[in-house]
Amino acid sequence: MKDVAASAGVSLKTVSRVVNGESNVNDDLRAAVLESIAQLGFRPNAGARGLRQGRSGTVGLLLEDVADPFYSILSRAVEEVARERGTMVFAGSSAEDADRERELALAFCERRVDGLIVVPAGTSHSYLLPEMRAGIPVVFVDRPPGDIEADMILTDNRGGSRRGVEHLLSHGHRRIGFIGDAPEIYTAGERLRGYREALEAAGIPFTDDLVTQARPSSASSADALDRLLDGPSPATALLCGNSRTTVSVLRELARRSARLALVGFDDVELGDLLQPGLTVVAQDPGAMGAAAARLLFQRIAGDTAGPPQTVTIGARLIPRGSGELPAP
Amino acid sequence: MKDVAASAGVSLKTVSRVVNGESNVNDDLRAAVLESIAQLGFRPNAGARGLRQGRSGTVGLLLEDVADPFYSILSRAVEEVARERGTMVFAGSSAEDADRERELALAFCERRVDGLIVVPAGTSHSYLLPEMRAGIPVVFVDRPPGDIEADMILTDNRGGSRRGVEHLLSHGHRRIGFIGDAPEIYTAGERLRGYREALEAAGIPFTDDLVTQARPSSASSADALDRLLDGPSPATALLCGNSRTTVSVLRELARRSARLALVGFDDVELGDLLQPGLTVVAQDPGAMGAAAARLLFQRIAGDTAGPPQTVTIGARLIPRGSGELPAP
DNA sequence: CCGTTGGATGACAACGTTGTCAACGAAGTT
DNA sequence: AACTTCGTTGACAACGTTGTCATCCAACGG
Repeated sequence: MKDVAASAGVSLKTVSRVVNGESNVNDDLRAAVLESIAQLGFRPNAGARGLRQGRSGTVGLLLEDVADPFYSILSRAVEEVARERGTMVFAGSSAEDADRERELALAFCERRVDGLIVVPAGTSHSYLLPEMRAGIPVVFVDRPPGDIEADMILTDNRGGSRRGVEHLLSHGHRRIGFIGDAPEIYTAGERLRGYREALEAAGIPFTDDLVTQARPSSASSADALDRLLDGPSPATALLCGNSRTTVSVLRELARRSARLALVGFDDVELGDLLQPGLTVVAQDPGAMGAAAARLLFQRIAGDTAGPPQTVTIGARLIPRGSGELPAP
Repeated sequence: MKDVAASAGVSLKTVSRVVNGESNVNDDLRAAVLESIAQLGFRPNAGARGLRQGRSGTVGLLLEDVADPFYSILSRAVEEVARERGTMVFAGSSAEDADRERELALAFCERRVDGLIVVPAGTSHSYLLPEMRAGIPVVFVDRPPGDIEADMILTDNRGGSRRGVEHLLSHGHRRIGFIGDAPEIYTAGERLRGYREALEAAGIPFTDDLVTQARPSSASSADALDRLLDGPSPATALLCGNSRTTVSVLRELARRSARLALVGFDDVELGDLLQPGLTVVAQDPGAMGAAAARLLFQRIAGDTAGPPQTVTIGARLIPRGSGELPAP
């Protein structure tokens, strides 16, 4: 910028004014400055500007895994909203590891992001309190934060799960299994609750025999199916609590050439091309990301008066075949 | 930091030394400084440090679409390599729009990224020359840049495509169709070339009748299938030039309940669960991202002497059923 | 006992911007 | 003619760090 000023024969401040599009600059000078800028290939240093203005034009997005379709769609939605605000997005993957989440979040804070969107991995988030008090708004997505109060965007996990079970019930099933993620994961708990509520509302007693809670893996899915299918009165239908489980269950079912009515929580690419098509309770990661980003920018813009907000986004049942298999 | 210095009764510089883990600090003072840091919740300002040191600890990653599985896996690999170097990643989606690519790339440069990884959308990249001369290394991935010389990481598109066609040939097919992306897209051209080479190597004349080049859409896939299947001597096998085309072709085939041997370029989630399983020529986006990031960091570290490098990454044929259907 | 060495510490400038304020000249008012 | 107003311009400090260099004191050798 110094060079531009020298080359155009004006002061630093005048160049700054031109760069920032301020109006009170003589047209001739402005032209000269623009000319010099073009000639020298000058590009303003956003870091220095941020230092001066206290805004970095940057937000942090902390996901479980950037490569997971659910989160990558969410990420794209955040990016889109940020773009409208001239803001760039740092994305990072916590890999479901609390330490790594913390590390990344604090690294984002060192970069002085204007705000933070976090999919919690750990169960404690009080480490963010100093940063939040220091003026960095934080919006949590998908799961509530551990031990603090803050804005959050959640899926209606319980309702979605209930709808999935009701769908299976309406096709005559009475023995409906549930394979969900580990119980310490918030969404897993909510979905199990929805499953239970739907059964109880239908007057069907809840029984542990039909429920598995474990981190998704082919081994755990195989075990779970063993428990569900091998017995005097096997399950005729199954609600899978997340897409990874759904996929490994599908693989396992194909291996055994077993068939049972199946509803998966979370949509899966190509679900419509399977035989039968995969019926799912679909979350809307795009809507979640957009909602989170919008709320975040609202907070960044200074709307920090109100109490923490919780936005709940519905989950939609998409029938494609697997969930409509009738009970034997 | 000023506050920390005051609270610990030392100079700014000493705090800086402690923060940076320099060794020549008295142990008592160091303890006092660390104590003050913890008490005040001090976090160094990476922007200011970057301003001083000329390094931002940041790289830009410019993709076609963050939400596309291919790119999101690539993105995750870049993130992983960057993490090892204490570097954060800005990710952005060009949406296959040259202007937007340019806009994002220059926005990254204003943020003074230490380097840039770009999946080209446009066909001209000379706009990056000033930035590259100014010391920002750029690595291109997936496609070569338009009108400049630079490092790049490419898939062996031609070889992969040839392998796909050879596979179909080995199952007795002689009339093999090709549906690829628009010809102006580099990878589409290379894959078509591989298709052609394989045919010619097998002594089968290449004919335009069996080839479609168009942006993937359900309409274009339907048209293409019309051309391939409705005629005196229909195609018995098909190579799809990219995953979006593969998917829409699969949908269209399911709609018509038509069947033909199919190999898709690019892997597709759940390809193994389809009936029959989807045979693909799989790229390795993770390897591409890792290679790009490693090369970039090598350049950032100052290894800028050599000429631009091109790294080519192989594409692997994964037989799963659809490509092994025999010719009638 | 003095000069030298070496390690710890701090003062200061600089990185590239922008906010603040003062200076300036032209135009308008009394 | 003197005074005010207004818009344009620039000097300077400040944002939060760190590199450079000077200073200081202790230990050491002659």
